[in-house]
Amino acid sequence: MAASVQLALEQLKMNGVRMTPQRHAILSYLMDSKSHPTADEIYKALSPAFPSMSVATIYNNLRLFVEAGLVRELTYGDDSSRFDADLSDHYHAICKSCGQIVDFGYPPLLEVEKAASKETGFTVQGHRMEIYGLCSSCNTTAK
Amino acid sequence: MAASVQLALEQLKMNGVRMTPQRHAILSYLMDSKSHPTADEIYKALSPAFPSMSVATIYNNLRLFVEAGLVRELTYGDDSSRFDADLSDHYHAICKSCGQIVDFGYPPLLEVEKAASKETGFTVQGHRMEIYGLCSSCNTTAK
DNA sequence: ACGTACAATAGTAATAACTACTATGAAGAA
DNA sequence: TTCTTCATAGTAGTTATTACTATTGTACGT
Ligand SMILES: [Mn+2]
Ligand SMILES: [Mn+2]
Ligand SMILES: [Zn+2]
Ligand SMILES: [Zn+2]
Repeated sequence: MAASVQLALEQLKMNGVRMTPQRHAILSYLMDSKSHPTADEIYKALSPAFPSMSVATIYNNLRLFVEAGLVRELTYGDDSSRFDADLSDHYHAICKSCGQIVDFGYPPLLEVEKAASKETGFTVQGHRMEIYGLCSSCNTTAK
Repeated sequence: MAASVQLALEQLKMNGVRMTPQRHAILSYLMDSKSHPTADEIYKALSPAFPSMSVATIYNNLRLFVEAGLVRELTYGDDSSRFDADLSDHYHAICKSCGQIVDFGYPPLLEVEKAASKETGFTVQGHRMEIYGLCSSCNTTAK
């Protein structure tokens, strides 16, 4: 994991992006995490190590990473965005009770893209799909 | 269209929800519309007829309709929600350039729900899926 | 190592969508 | 009509995110 952070930041440096401790910390945290954290969760997690770090720095760098294609942003209505450094092809299942986001694999829905293109005349660039329900632990807890 | 508005409001009356001109206007507008409008678009559209109507009234009633199952809310990250009174089974294609939302039909993705349930242990309640790309008019305009 | 240029940061103000709150007004029951 | 209750208008508050600005720090050439 640590190696690929270095690699990613080297990659960025080509485009005039400088290596800073904050940047390194945010990206490492995301790459080590499986929890799809929010900007604020990242902020709280890194605060002990970087007591003076600004929330704006978190947002700035997350946007930078997303634009560089190193991280994916997951948006959910009014709630805060979540971020995923796992670029592999996968979908998400979201628990309506506790909010946790779990990865799952499934072949990309190319059929639907084709059908949509044919019916709407769109030039399709991609799609979004996610499953909603109750995770196993919330399911046993709730009646 | 006008008939089903009456029907819907009769339905609501059973649950102690009163019929008001604003409520009627908002629901009619949504049912006549194919454009998946935002709260603000509805507000602007009805302002001439209801010059004193409050934005809060739009939000209050949209929430009421959504909770009553008369309207579906479509959420998109930071952007404002859009509302759809078409309850029939359909998906959406969204233009990344002009933002328009177009309906298209496709059989519900039950396979994916099953697969997700098996892999994650979730009790699946539903899913969200939409296509992104360029609509035909934006496609010809842009180089 | 040193100096310079300019990107990045911290801190804060601003924005935008939405919600909460409160006093006034109107439906509908009796 | 009178009373109860719900809805409305108007406004203040909330929250996530962005914009702005002065200061700091990184990288590169010397
Ligand atoms: Mn993921
Ligand atoms: Mn629709
Ligand atoms: Zn859960
Ligand atoms: Zn378009």
